[in-house]
Amino acid sequence: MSQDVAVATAGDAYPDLHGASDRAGQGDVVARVTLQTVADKVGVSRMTVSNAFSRPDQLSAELRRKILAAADELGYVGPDPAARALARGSAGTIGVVFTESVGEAFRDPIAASFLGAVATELGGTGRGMTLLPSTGAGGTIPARDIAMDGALLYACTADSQALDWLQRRRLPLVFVDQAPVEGASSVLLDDRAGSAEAARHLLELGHRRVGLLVTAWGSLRPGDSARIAPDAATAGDGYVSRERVDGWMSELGPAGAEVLAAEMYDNTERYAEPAARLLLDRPDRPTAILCFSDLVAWTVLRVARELGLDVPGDVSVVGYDDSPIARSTAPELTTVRQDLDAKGRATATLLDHEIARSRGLPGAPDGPEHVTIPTRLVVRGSTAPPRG
Amino acid sequence: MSQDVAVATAGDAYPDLHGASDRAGQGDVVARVTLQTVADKVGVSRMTVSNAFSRPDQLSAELRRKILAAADELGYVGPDPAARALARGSAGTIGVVFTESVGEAFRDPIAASFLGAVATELGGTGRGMTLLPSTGAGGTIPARDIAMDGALLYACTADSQALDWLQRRRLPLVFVDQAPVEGASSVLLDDRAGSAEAARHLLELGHRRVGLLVTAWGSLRPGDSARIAPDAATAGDGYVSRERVDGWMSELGPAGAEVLAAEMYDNTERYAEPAARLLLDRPDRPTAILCFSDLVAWTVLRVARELGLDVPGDVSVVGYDDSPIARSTAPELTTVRQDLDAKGRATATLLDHEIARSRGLPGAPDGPEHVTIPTRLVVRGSTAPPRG
DNA sequence: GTCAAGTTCTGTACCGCTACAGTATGACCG
DNA sequence: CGGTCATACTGTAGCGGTACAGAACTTGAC
Repeated sequence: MSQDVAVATAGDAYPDLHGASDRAGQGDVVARVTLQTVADKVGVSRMTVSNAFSRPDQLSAELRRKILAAADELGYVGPDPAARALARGSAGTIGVVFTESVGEAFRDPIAASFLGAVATELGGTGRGMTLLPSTGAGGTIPARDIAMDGALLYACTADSQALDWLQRRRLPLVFVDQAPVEGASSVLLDDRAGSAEAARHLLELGHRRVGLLVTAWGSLRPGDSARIAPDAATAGDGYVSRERVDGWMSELGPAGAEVLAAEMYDNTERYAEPAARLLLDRPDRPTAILCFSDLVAWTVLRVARELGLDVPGDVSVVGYDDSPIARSTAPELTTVRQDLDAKGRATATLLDHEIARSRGLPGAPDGPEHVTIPTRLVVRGSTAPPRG
Repeated sequence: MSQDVAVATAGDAYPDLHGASDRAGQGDVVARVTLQTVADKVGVSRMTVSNAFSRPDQLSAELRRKILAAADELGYVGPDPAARALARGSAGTIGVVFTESVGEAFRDPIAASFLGAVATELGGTGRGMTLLPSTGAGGTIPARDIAMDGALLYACTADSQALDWLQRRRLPLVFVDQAPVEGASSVLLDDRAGSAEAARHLLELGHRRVGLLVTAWGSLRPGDSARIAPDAATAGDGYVSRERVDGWMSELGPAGAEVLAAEMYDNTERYAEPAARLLLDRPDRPTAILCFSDLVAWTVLRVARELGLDVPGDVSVVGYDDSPIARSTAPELTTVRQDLDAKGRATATLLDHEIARSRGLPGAPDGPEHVTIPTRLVVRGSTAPPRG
């Protein structure tokens, strides 16, 4: 690493209050303060101290004040979360699993925003959100080894090892943007409707030769170059891709449009660029392109400019998601909007329900729930009737 | 919420293997399978079963196979993470705290990418990353109530309540992009150097009237409108803002440049736009503007276009971070690059060290470490000599 | 004055696992 | 054949809490 490293003050982070350095080495641990320590000091039972922290209504205000004061004096912070998690059977966090490396998810603004929305919503119940790396080193498998109250699976492939463990643990699960699994709740975008609307929009403008640009995680590998799908109707791989292609084709097919689909590994610029070129740099170039995401559409815009093509004059482009970049391009993108906040809210709510259900709490729904988030086509400047 | 909700199959997610429904209600819990259950079935001690899972070298391969088979048959998934966390004194996750709501952090591509980098790196050690909502409902305070092995604080204000709890818990801490705290490790960007380089670049191009556009979380409140700082040299609030302003001024000041600074609440478009207007829409408009982030610079570009100003002809613009949007604008942004992967790597490493240190592990550094991530000016199309 | 119904505090029994210090057994050795 | 050493397994004692069922003492009603 090209970093300047400087080791500073070697002192302890906290003053050693009692100078209790029993051993010569560093990292001394001051004898742990527990409920019992506090109880002994005040002269009450351990249970009473526990109540002072966790159930204030179970003791007199006065005694509670005394206990809290003693605790403070001893440097007792509060019940140990790990011990409490064991005793109460609740960890206070929700796990999150992605197919791709967790790192990638943050690069996709849509995935990131969604996560943010979920985290915010989860915060309302005081729960944290634990991102589970798919690959744990040293034999540890986070999905198996980390304590949590439930988990949400986002755009995972069905064969995910993590999913397998979570299911075995019988954790309350919610699936987002992926094929729902029997017995678990799910939150899905109305991809088909959104795609259909987008395709209809192009047809209404008069387009009859349309290109599709989709991801195919399942069948392509990282490093694989883009390719034209043998049959547009079956192009794409992964739940969302398939749904979107189906939605597009539900309109394009019956209308007898000529459809050409390019597949790429994922929707990052790196893979999208050659795929875009595959569609744009050919004699029978489509007059319009439907993209898997705004990120892809943005790349198409760039490639088009490089090839000297005018958007929307020579080619119309439709994105997906209505992410911030949709309005940062010139022309601004026609795209399918999804409400990420609603999606996050729904996810958190269903997770809550699943947890309540798994604990047999009253008022919990007695079966899995399925929420569909509506989509809406937003028409901006990147689409127009085909030239001529 | 405008969502279609449909409750589907009300059956159980998992078949009730033993039909052990002791109560009439739903959510029955099949008697828990623990190490003891497995031990009884195989006829060995509980400890041996524990070893079969956690320390394979402690028993014969044969017995281990038998135990694992029995466990599988009983549906035992593996040691309960919560119990293990208590017994081992390690939770397997790292907490993450943001000043702003967790949700916001994901909207900032830089923050998101950084988090992603950390998560990836953490994954290498099999640890998860738990996002701690600052405000817990129902009296729970995540920073106090969630089990974790350490935490990283990212761009927090020093008075953060969460920080306070984490410190009291004496958790291993690493501070990122914020004022380092006595005794804890930190990862910082070399903001001063980057800013200075950017300012120098403008001076070399011949600019003598420069605008600054910075955030001021501390002194401004959400909703507050942007303002011109009384004194450019003291503009901005928050560690990073201050560092960047200092860096810029370290060059602009001595050069005798005329500096005008606008302050805004945060660097989202909403707050950046009026701030940009404050600088651009005035008679003595600066010939160049140094921005707190690429997001802000991007907004400046937009406002400039709206005002009919040419970039870089009428005004030069410099961003910060070299986020993806820096190359999506026209012209592409001159900006200060930071290596987010290196930052994430460094953070994970220091966290590791802090944890090792707090446990008195051999080989752990005996004091806090401080890493500075280098910055580098990347010159693109948004800067040029002033007109005339 | 008695009894039911609070309060307030305590005791016991776990929650499920791991660390560590044994014990037993057999191999190897001189 | 006794002694040393591995190897394989077990027992005990926690880790630091919480749930729940009392116990002791008030209080208030009739």
